[in-house]
Amino acid sequence: MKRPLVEDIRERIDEFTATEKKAAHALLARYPVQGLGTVAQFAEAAGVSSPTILRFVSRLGFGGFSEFQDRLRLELDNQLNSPLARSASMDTDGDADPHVSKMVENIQETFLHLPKGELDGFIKLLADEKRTINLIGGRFTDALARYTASHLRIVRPNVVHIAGQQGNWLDQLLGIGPRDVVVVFDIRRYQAEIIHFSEAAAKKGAAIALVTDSWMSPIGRIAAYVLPARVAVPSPWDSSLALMAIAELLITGVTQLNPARSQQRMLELENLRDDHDPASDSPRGGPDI
Amino acid sequence: MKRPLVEDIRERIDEFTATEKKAAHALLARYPVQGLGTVAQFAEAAGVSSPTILRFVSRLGFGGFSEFQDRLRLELDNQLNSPLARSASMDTDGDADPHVSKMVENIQETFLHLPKGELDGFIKLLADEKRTINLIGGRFTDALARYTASHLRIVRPNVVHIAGQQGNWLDQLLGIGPRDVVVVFDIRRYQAEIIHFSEAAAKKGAAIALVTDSWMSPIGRIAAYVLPARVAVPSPWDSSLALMAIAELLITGVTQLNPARSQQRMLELENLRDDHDPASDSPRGGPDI
DNA sequence: TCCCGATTGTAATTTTTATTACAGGATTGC
DNA sequence: GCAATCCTGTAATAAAAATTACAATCGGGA
Repeated sequence: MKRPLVEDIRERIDEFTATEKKAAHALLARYPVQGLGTVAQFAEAAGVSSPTILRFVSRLGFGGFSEFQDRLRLELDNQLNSPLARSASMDTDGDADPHVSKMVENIQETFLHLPKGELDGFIKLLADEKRTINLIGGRFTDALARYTASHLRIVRPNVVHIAGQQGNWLDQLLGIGPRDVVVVFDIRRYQAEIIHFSEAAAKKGAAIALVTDSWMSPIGRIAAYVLPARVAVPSPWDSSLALMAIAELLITGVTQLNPARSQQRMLELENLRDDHDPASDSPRGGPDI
Repeated sequence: MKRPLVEDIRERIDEFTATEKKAAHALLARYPVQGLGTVAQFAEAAGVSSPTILRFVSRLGFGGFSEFQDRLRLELDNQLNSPLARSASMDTDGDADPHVSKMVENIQETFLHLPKGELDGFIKLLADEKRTINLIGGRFTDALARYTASHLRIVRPNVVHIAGQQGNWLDQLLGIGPRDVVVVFDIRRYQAEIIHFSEAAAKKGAAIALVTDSWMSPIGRIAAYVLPARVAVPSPWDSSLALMAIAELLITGVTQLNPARSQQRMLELENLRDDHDPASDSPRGGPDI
């Protein structure tokens, strides 16, 4: 089923009758395009009659010609869309936006230099149910904190996104202790408030896990785990894309570290959702904080 | 005639009607395989009716659907049998995390298929100071709305992130009219609330601009601009990374469409910031809503 | 050489598919 | 706010395609 059809044909070529072999060769000579036209075209190209083509595809195990074509299209789709067969058609899109290529480069570079142990430790920390996860971010990166929180909240309990007015932060700080984890998203310029919060949390015994733009964030000194990402793009702004890539990897990591729990929680949530009138449903993942 | 059909389509995308664009995008997203099946399959994938597909290929200059398919097959044949097609798949990853390579691939694919005109129009819309920009997102994508808002808010006035309790949305809806733009981040499953909000806003005359995971979001029907992104990754979750890449491109685009204004506003904000005690600074870009 | 089974093409049949006519609906311009 | 125009989908129609039945043909073994 998964094996390319070409191999199958090559291998079984001797099972075919003489005219069927002609069909096979015609197909192989112009694979897979030859099979994507009509039966008549195929037949003509192979120098045989239509029924022979039909018998050929039937012998290959297909229930009909269109079934055979579906298979060809599927293979073609996979081939064209996955293994960067792009370089062949690179001539067309050689004018890729420099901003886009920089973003891609950033992500690749980021993960090239990302210490695997650091990432795994980070994930384990986040997956520990006995701990409370607090997420906080800066002016722009707060969105990442929220994004991460909205996922983590689904696969595990005790996830808190620290957002809104600064006054609230202090309230949160009160409850933070050695069983807490504070995940900080912080890029330059490192905001004083975030630094203060992190330092205070660290002082109360919380584990700090930092996702940042370099090793220079002052929070790095007190963090148990640091994941640095590239942020430079040809723009007045920094790009948080690589940070988000890290966030998604964390989310997936935590989800898959305990698939059973994750799945069960996702299911339960699903049911809860269905029990409610969809329109009057609680808005998007519950209240912040 | 010798030029790849893809280019032709990309370039002439604006000549097409709304549903024809859907067809074009469906084709580009799965080029050329999408065009090699039956009209009905194509229509279904694009979410339009068969005659629309026929009109689409007719507008491209073909005398009929099979003529169109002949062309696709011809191109495909040339492409697959060219010597260039063999030297693929070396440039990137290698032993990288499959999740990471898929994310990178998603971004590349997303921008490969992103219609330039659509993007430019989107940016112009966002840069228009006379309009109010409202941003809204779903359970997970709300973070992107926030992220975009926090940047746009700096380079231009009248940026509103519609967040929080659903009740607030309605309040926002009251003020929305023909001078408003509603930017919607929406991936499956398309939340009913978001759809309702968008429809209501559209009914009041607002221009809808959509960033989504495919052309299937129901909001696509009423949107003036649609930017689709790839979201599939080897994870139980969808990846919003490509959506964010789009968001960053939008942000940069708007910023650079009027560099003088942007710079001045950034400067002014800087000064405001400095005038305050950094610690008691207003928290992160002011209140939402 | 003749016979029998397998193979192949012709032509009829049936199913699928493209195409077209038309009417409801949306949109644009006045 | 109205009319005219342009889109768009439904449903009927025409065209083309796949499929099947069957007869002609071929090839090897008595």
